[in-house]
Amino acid sequence: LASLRDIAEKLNVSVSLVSKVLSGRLGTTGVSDEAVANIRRVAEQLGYRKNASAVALLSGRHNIIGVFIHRLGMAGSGIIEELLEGVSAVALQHHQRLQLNFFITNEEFFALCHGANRGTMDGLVVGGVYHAELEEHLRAIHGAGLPLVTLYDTPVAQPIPNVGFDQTAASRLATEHLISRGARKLAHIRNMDGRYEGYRQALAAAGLRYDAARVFQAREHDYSHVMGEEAVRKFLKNGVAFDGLVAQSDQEAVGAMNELFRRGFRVPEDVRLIGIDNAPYCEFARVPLSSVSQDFLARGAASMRLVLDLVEGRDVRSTHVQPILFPRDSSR
Amino acid sequence: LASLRDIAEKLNVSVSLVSKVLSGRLGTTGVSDEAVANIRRVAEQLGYRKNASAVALLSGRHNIIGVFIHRLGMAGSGIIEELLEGVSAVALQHHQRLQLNFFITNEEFFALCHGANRGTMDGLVVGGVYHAELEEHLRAIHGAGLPLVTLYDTPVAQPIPNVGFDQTAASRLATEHLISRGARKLAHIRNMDGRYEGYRQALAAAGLRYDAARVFQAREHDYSHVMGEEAVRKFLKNGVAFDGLVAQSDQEAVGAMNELFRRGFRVPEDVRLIGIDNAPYCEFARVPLSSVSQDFLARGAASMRLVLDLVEGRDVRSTHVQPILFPRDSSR
DNA sequence: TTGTACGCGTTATCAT
DNA sequence: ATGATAACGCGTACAA
Repeated sequence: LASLRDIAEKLNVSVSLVSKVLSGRLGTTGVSDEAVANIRRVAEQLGYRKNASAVALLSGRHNIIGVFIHRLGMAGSGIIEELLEGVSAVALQHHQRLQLNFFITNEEFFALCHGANRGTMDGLVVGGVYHAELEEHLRAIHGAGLPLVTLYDTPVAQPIPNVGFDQTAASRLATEHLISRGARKLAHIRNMDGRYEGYRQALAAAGLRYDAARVFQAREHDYSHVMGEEAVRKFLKNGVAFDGLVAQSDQEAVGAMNELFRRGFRVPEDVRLIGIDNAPYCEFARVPLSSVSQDFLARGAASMRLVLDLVEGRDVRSTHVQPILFPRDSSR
Repeated sequence: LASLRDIAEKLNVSVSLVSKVLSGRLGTTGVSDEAVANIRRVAEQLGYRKNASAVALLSGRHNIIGVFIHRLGMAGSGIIEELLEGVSAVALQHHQRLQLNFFITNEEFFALCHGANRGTMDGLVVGGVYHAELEEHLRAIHGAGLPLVTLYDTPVAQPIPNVGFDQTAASRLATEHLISRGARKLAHIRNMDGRYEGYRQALAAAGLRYDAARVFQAREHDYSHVMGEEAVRKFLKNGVAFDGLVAQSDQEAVGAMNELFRRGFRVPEDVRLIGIDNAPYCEFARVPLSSVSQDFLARGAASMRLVLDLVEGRDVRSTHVQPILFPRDSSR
C-alpha cells in the first residue's frame, strides 16, 4: 500500500507537504495549485489510503468501538440483528469502526475483557443476557478507564451507564392492550418478576381480579415455545378459563397459539394472545401475533451514542428505551 | 493507559528490556529473574496493555478482518446470526478482530469499500444478496491487493475466492426428500432458476412427470410468507392437485402451511411441506417444518479461514458448503 | 511556498 | 544481562 513517502519521493517533495495537502489541513501555510494537483494525482494513481494504525498511534484514538454480545437463548427473535443494526448505523455515521465479539460462557467473556482496553479500542458496549459473574469484570474495565456502556434491563453497577428497558412497563403495556380489546380473564406465563408485576399492575388498574391459577410458572431462563404449549395444556387440564394470554416471548406465544389451535380454540375469538420481542415471525404466524417490541434498534443506537459521548469526554447518564406495542390479529 | 516507557521509567531500566520481558521474546539474551519479576509486577500494577495500533504499525498487520454484509431481505431467517457466529468464532480463534459493517444500498457499499484497504484491515469478507453493481468495486478491492473472499452462491469474479452454495443441489435435496416420504404430485414455488432446476432434476430422477401447473412463479426477490399463501391459493383455485410443496424459504413454507390449514388441509397428511434456510422458527411452526439448511455457520467459518489463508500468503481456491436436510413433522 | 524535526508505542538488531 | 537505535506512517510545530 502506498504511503505518504511513496508519493513524496515520486514528486520530489517532502512528506509533510503531501500530508498537509492530502489531509486538507494546510495550517497557516499556502500551497501552490500545481503542487496540490500533482499530489492529488499521484495519490489517486498510487491508490493512497491513510494507515489507520499510524493515525491511531499518533492521535491516541483507534476509532474502534467494541461490541460484546452474549448471544445465548435469543435465536430467531431477531434481537441480535436489530441490536447490531442500531449499533452499526450509529458507528458508521460517526466514522467509527465496530469490533464485534460474541460470547456464551463466562470464560469467553473474561477472555474478551482481557483484550478490551485503551490500547485496543476507544470504547465498549456490552449487552445480552446478564449474569452476576460478569459484574466484576465490567467494573474492572470501567475502572481501567475504558468508556463502557451496558445494555441490560437495569444498570449493573452504579457508575456504568446503561441503556435499559422497563420490563414491568412492557408487560403492563401488553396486558393493558389485551384488556382494552375485551379480555377479562387474563392468563400469564411467568418468567421474570418484573413482567409478572406489570401484569398484576395492569389487572389492578383495570379493576380485574387476580387469580393465581391463571399464572403459569415457566422454567427459569426458558422462553421457548414449549413453555407456551405447557401453559395452555396446564390451564386446560386444570379447567382454568382464560380469554387472554400474556406470554413472555413470541416463541411462547406461538407455542400457546399452536396448542390452542390443536385443541380447537380460536385466536383471537376465544383467546387473545400477545408476545414480547416483536420477532419477524410474528408477521407470519398462523394468526399474526401481536407483540411488544423491546426496540433493540433504538437501544443499540443509544448505546453507541452514549459510548461515543463518553469517548468525547462528555458527561453521560443511564437511559432507557420505551416498549412499543405492535397490535396484530392475535389480539383483534 | 500505561506504556512500556512508563514501566521502564518506574524501574529505571530501558524500554527494550521491558519490551523483551513482556512480549516473551528474549532473543538470544538472558534476563535476571529479579528484573523479570519487577517488570511483571509493575506492568500488572499499572495495568499495562499492548497498544494494538503501535504493533500494527510496526508489523504491517492490523489483525483486523472486515466483514461487510448486505442484510436486506433476510429478517428472521437467522442467516445473519449464523453467518456472524461462524465468522466470529474463527476470527477469535485466530486472534483476529472482526470489523462488522452492514449495508443495504449500493451507495453504502461503495462508501464501505472506500475504507476497505490495507491501511485499515488485513482482509475482507463480503456476503449477502448479490447485485451486479457490486462487482466492479469487488474487483477494485481485489486489484488493490486486499485479501478478499466473497460469500455468494457462485463466484462473482474469477480471481476472487468464494464460499459458495449449490442452490440446485439444495432444491434437489428438498424435493428428493418429499418424494422419499411418498409425495408424488410435487408443487414448487419458483424464485430462483437454480432451485427450479433442482426440483426438476429430482422429479426426473424419480421418474415423476413434470407439470408446469404445479409451479408457482413468485415475485422477484420476494421470499416472504405471502408467496406461500398465494401459491396455495392459486393451486386450489386452479384445481391443481398436489401432495407436496417445495418452497424457497421457510417463510414461504410457513405461509403455505397457514393457508393450507385455513382451507382445511392437513400437513403432512394431505400435503408434505419443506422450506429452505432452516430458520429457528421451523422448530415451533404449527407443524414443525422440515427444511434444508444453507449452513451459514460453516460458510461463515470457511470464509474467515480462507481470508486468513490469503493474508498468510497461502494459495486459496473457491469452495462451497453442502446443503443439510433437517426433516421434521411437516414431511413425516 | 516548502522542508525539517520530532513523537506516538512497539520491536528487531546490534552494541555494550 | 541490559541498553541504544532505528523504523513503521502520520501530523504538527517550527524553520527556511
